[in-house]
Amino acid sequence: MVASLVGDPARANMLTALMNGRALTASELAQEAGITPQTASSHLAKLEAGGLVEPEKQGRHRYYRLTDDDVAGVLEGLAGLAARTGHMRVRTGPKDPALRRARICYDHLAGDLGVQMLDSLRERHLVRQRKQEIELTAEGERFLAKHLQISPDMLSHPRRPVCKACLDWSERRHHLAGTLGAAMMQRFAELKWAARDPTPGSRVVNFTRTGEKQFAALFGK
Amino acid sequence: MVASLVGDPARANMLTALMNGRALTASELAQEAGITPQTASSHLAKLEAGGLVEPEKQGRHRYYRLTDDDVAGVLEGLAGLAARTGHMRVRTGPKDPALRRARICYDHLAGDLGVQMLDSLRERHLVRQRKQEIELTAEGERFLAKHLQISPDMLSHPRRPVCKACLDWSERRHHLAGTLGAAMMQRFAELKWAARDPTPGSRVVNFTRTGEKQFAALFGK
DNA sequence: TTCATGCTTCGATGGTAGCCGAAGCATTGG
DNA sequence: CCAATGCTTCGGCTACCATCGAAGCATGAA
Repeated sequence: MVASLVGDPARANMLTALMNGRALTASELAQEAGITPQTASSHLAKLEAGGLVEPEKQGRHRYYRLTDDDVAGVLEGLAGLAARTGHMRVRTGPKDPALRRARICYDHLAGDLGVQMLDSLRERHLVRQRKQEIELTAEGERFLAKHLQISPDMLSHPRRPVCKACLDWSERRHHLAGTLGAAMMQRFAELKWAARDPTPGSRVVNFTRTGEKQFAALFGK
Repeated sequence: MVASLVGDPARANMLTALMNGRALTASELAQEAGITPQTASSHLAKLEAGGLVEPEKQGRHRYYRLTDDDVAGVLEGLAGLAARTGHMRVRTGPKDPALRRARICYDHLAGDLGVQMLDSLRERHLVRQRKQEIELTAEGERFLAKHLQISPDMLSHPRRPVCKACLDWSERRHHLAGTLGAAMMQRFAELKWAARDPTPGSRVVNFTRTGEKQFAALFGK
């Protein structure tokens, strides 16, 4: 039955991550759901059998996307019912406040600060976002070069987009992914504004005091 | 989470039994689901907590009904997905012939007549459908103004689309949703072509004799 | 009051399914 | 070739939850 597929928290998180219409790899989905790749593989097989997602092989990756808009529509309907009764999903994002504030999503910044950063970029017309597509403006290129020493040619990649909207796990809004998102996160680390938590496997990103200030100066509200 | 509530087979059977809009007692639902009253009681408590059903005490009986048409609509959507992949439960769609012919889905017309209507609109180029997206043509606007006194400005809504394809529970094909679908259903009622069945909670839509004729004249094959 | 009916609560049980470690394929890159 | 990466399969463990028997309330009838 379809409903039981959506009913499991891990699968629900995967489906939510796919709600922006983009395809994600199995391991990305595993990370989103907070489970190991083995478990994710099992879940994805079930979702595929149930017709909720469709796989697409590409090299050694397996991209998954929602089958079509009907699936997305039903998921929205369910979310609507859940919101109405206050019975939001069981596992809505991480509990840990540090994780909610700033964490690594694949290789870029996520959490409250990640969402805030994209908000700021958009508001100041450094990027242009239409639906899920994000484009760097000329102004944006100048901004990156000036403040973060990031040039456009560092960002080109055969298969990966420069900008990409990534649905934030805890905030349920977009943050910036793509090669630009990764480059910015890397730059933050190089500038010693922030660093991944040394705990093995932790996704928390700790900002230094000066890093916090600089970040706020560039992307603050 | 709502989906996990619907996911359990016993609860799904109960909800299916309630899909015709009538209220059933706890023991009737237990029998429908093939479980003992104790188990049913536990399930019904959960469904009530999840906002899917509402109880009504009457003597020593406890009648349960679906909370509202939104719930029914989401269940239809799930059933539609399930039907599509062949992962159907017991029977496809409602048993009641009246319900199969014409019923309310959220706020628009569903069932045989609903599907027939969208078929007709598409065939006569009054709407243009590409995948799940439906668009009203200029011809279509003239048609609506002339025959149903519906003007485009009545249909605009900040967040809801004018036209939308909704997967039909019993027919497994699309019918027309969106503000236009709602407006048309409302107009049918105002013109006394059709009315929702007076039985409390029933989702059946009864067409009058003249309504049937007029509908057939506009949307007949 | 006493009994019968309808439903709920409690406690114990069992089956199912999610989960991860380890190992096995497949693809890419050197 | 070999090594690394991404994903899957297998096996065993564990936790959850649906299920039912028994007992407890409530309502209505005699």
